[in-house]
Amino acid sequence: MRKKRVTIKDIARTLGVSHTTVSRALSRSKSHMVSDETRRRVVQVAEEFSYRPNLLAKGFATGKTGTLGLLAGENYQEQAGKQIESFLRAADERNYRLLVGMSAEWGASYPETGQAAQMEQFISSGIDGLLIQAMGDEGESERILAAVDDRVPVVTFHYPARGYPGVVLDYAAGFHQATEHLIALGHRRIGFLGENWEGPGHHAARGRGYFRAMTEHGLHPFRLPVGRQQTESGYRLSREVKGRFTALLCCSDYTAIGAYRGLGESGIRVPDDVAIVGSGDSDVSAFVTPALTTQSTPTRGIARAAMDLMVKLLEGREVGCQIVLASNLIVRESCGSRAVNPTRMPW
Amino acid sequence: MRKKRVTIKDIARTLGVSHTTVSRALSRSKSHMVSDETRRRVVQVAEEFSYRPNLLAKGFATGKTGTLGLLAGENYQEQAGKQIESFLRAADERNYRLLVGMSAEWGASYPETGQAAQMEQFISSGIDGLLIQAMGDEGESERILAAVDDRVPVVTFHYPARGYPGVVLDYAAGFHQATEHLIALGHRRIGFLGENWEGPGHHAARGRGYFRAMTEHGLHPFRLPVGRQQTESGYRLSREVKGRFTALLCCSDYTAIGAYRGLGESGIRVPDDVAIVGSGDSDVSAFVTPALTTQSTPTRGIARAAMDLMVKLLEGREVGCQIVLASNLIVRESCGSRAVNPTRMPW
DNA sequence: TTCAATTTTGCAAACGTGTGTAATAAACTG
DNA sequence: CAGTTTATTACACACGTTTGCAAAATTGAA
Repeated sequence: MRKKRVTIKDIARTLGVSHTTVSRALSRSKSHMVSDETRRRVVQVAEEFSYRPNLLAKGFATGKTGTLGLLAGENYQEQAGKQIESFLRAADERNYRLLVGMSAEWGASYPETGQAAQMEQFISSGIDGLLIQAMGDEGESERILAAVDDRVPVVTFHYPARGYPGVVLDYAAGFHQATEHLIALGHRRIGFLGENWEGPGHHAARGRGYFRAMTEHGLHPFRLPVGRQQTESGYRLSREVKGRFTALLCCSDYTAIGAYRGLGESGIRVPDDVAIVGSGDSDVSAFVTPALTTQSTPTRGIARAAMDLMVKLLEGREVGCQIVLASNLIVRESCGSRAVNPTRMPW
Repeated sequence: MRKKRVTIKDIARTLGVSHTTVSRALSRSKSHMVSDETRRRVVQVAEEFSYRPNLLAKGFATGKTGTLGLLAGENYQEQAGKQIESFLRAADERNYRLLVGMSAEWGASYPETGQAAQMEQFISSGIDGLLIQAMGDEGESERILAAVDDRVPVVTFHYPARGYPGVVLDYAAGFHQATEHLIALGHRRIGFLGENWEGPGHHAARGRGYFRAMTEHGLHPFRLPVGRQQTESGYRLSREVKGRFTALLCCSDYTAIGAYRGLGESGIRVPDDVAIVGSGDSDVSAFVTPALTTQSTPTRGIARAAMDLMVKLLEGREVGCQIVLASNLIVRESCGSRAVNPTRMPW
């Protein structure tokens, strides 16, 4: 048999005052005052009874629960954990709780039970706001709108969703910089392991940065399409590299580590034969051999900025903006310091 | 201006029935019936108005919210994300939502704002149960008891907490097996990178398995103490290996990868000069070079088993048991196939 | 047709907290 | 001291849902 909880009425009864007074004493409300003496006694008894406010009832009464919904994208994979952790921290610092969900992908595979269903559930559970990892998908804004139906404020992160405030990382600029870095080192045949740059999503944004840098220098861009298992994708695709590329840009550190392995098995050395750039600055990237040059992904910064936006929104201030965070290239060893045999292009 | 939500009263009004009837029509309650005709009309209008039940009010009325609290341990670091993801999936499958927290460590560093405070907040928020990643700390059960105060059912995972049902991984057996593996390969000077085996926690459990295997074979166990930054710890400690050990057991894959790097910088080859075993079977472990032999950690299985326990508890069935999951050794390349120079011990 | 049994519906209270309005008590003002 | 302001407290209702109990409607049987 579980314990019955202590309520403000219990406190009121023992003190011979109304529960209203207890409520006001404990919530230091502005409009109505409580004498210091009364407050003192209330606080003392509350302590004594180890009273804990029923946040459910409080939320029910006020319409504010102090809980936010976080929908992380499962396709972000290894990084999702880091991102969730960052949000948990940022939320905790601002005294919010987080109802977390990993959305199945939008679209075909889980049409019903996907992100929309999660949003419904979260909103019904009484969240004050919704943090969504947008994918930059076609029509995503409309789907969010349909599901949220303007019932709670929304902040997106990682990718913009039209009409919603959000925190985005400038993946395009980051990969433009990374590509420039490789070109400056003398590389000409640079391959991109990632999503189609004409498509949506942050992977594609990386691709566009690469594409732009390549074409600006009169170089021919070429893409090797990664799959959902990123490490394994890098491993698999590395077989197609021999003789075609002297440098690879990978959409994640894990893809890069997969490529390390595959290239090693083919006797291709990194960075001597092929230079590699990753993305995400994961914990191991500095410790693999050679240490990985990678595009940083400030998960903490994203979480903090998104939470700040959300807090503003909850305070009633309208924020129509997208905050763009810069992404730096962290140069380590995997690109060496000079280029390798820039022989003829294979096409 | 946000939308006003549709309630059962709105539906009742348009249909000219009482809200009680609407409630019963929608929740198919057993004791009171509703005519098929009425239910049909209620459901239709509910659809039309796109009615969504206020789970907050429902939880307030019934005392059950369908939300569980998950407290993951931050010291588990890189694996925490994987474990949280597994729980999100398992909870979703059973139609529960998850309020997630990353606990600061028990004890000194965050005495007030730590796990206990999180528990309080979660319980106040109206969770039906609490999933706690126990650390196996001294006096942990008492602290949990003090914070939870028997208000909600508790299930622990990763490590047992006395008096609570839980799902534990047999780290000791896993590391016993790993040590035996190394001994069978001819290794005698085997070092352990982890927590003190006399202490609490899952790291220490690994140590005990190692300790037992070593002493059973008349070998001298020796420990190199890891810190919080696991990859960096492995890197740092690898400097102390030269000439002392021919094999290393690491408390995590990341420690192992850090050691790879450090050993490589000292010109020590894996597995030719030193064999290495990791723990966790992280996504990259199969792709580093040499591919890491590691103790598997079935995060999915842990989450599923813990959720099953919780569901049983919520159905009122008493479950006093600890479920012990086995941990297998995944043999890859990092131990080679034979031992190396088993020369004299340095002590 | 009439009474009993059964099915269907409504009323009212409950869950714990916050808050507007009114009432009381206290403290000034002249 | 009467009148006015101000500080403190209480009453009552709201929030959306479930649920025990009673009332009403329907059905079945004699």
